[in-house]
Amino acid sequence: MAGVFDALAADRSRIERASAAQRVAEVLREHITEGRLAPGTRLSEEALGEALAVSRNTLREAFRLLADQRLVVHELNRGVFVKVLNPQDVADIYTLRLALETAGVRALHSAATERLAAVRTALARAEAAEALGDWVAVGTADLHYHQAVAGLAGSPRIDEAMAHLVAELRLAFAAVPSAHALHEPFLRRNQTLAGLLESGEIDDAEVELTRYLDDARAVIVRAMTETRP
Amino acid sequence: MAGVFDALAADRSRIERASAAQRVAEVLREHITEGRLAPGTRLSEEALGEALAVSRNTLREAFRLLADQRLVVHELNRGVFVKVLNPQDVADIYTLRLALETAGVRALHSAATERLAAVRTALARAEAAEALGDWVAVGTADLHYHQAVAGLAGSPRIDEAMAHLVAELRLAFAAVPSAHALHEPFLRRNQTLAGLLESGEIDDAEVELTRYLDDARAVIVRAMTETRP
DNA sequence: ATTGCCGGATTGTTCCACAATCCCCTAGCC
DNA sequence: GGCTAGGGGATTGTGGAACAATCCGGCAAT
Repeated sequence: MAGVFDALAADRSRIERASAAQRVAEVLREHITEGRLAPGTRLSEEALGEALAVSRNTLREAFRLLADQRLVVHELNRGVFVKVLNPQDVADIYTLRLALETAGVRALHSAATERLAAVRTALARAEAAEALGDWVAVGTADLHYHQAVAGLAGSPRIDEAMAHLVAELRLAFAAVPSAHALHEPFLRRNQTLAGLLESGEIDDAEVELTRYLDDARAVIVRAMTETRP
Repeated sequence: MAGVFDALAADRSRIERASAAQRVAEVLREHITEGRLAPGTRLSEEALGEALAVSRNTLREAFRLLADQRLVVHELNRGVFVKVLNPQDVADIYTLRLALETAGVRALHSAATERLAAVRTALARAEAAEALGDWVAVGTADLHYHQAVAGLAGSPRIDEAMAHLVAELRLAFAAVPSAHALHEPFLRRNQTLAGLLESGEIDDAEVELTRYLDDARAVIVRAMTETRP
């Protein structure tokens, strides 16, 4: 019966326009994750509505979307604020991150080949950025890399949860002064992990991943407590 | 310095009133997860706003909250609809569920004793409901039980992700005609899993959990394809 | 039978009004 | 002096109306 136009259905998202609330949320998301809106900043409905030329209602819907992604917190009768991460948050993020990425590693053998290719691509991007000395780009590629690792599970819900975590992680990265010091030690370990994945050594990959995330969490937590004791 | 009143902070949620949007979302959530609002039902802004005596603005904010929990889908210019789960969704839910509950099992040794007690309590509730022949209550207790298993990880983010999954799972359960046939085979296996957890056999618990979820997914998917082919 | 088009109905968005709440500041008190 | 109480201004919470944008079903024309 059907099935002839299934290939077109994949491009459905390119047809549907986004609502104003979604577009506003997207703009704010960028500003927050890139550190242009400092954590703790209060997002005034009136001021933001004027700046973005949208009504308060639309803005409030956008806030709900951002709160879903944990990038802002909504305090009743007080307004919405750019999320301020504390060390507990970072620890918790890494707990969930371990669960999601482990799910990806474990699905390695049943993962489609293009998913593993995505891991390779992200790693190559990180190396290229390192060669240029662009450590912020290394951070971006690093997050893409780990998103791809979780993506090995082939699960839309895991992908989305991981995407939210990644956005939140950027908040944590922004709290660390030196992107170089933050990412340099882990770049090599990304390569190690990728090697284990390529050769299908699931158990070893899982062990390495666990240690990797433990160490990364410790580095960020330490940096956070140092800069803001 | 601080810390004296930390115990009070846990009850903070009892003080803060909820916004109208949150209360509306809560009411709708109950109706959806209990099957009183059939999947696919269109939620008209005008009709619902009148029924609940809230403005369209407030209702739209509530819809955003429900969409966050995946209980409704929002189609631009068409409205919001109660989520219709397909077998792919169910399979994906179980993929994420496995990741979250596995994280709980793995954290068993470092879990606080009261978390394990929560697992015991939920299991006892399920057995009590079985004794009464109330299979819907068994289903509720079963979900609480698995929420508690994931809760062993002690991670707020895992707890929240699991809570969302549980709400979505209720949609799947509602699609299965016989609650008895659905839950009866798994009640005993919940006891098996609890026994392994009590005795600290993490690896065996993980294997049992994996098989459990595989089987449960298969049962639901089969029931879904039978009732709606 | 397919396409083109129209009109009703619903959502998307804005604007405005007012109540509810919070926050800061000042005055008063011990 | 420090603490408490209370007032006033600013901001959010919520409702309501209006109009634009969009979708959907049906009718007409080919």
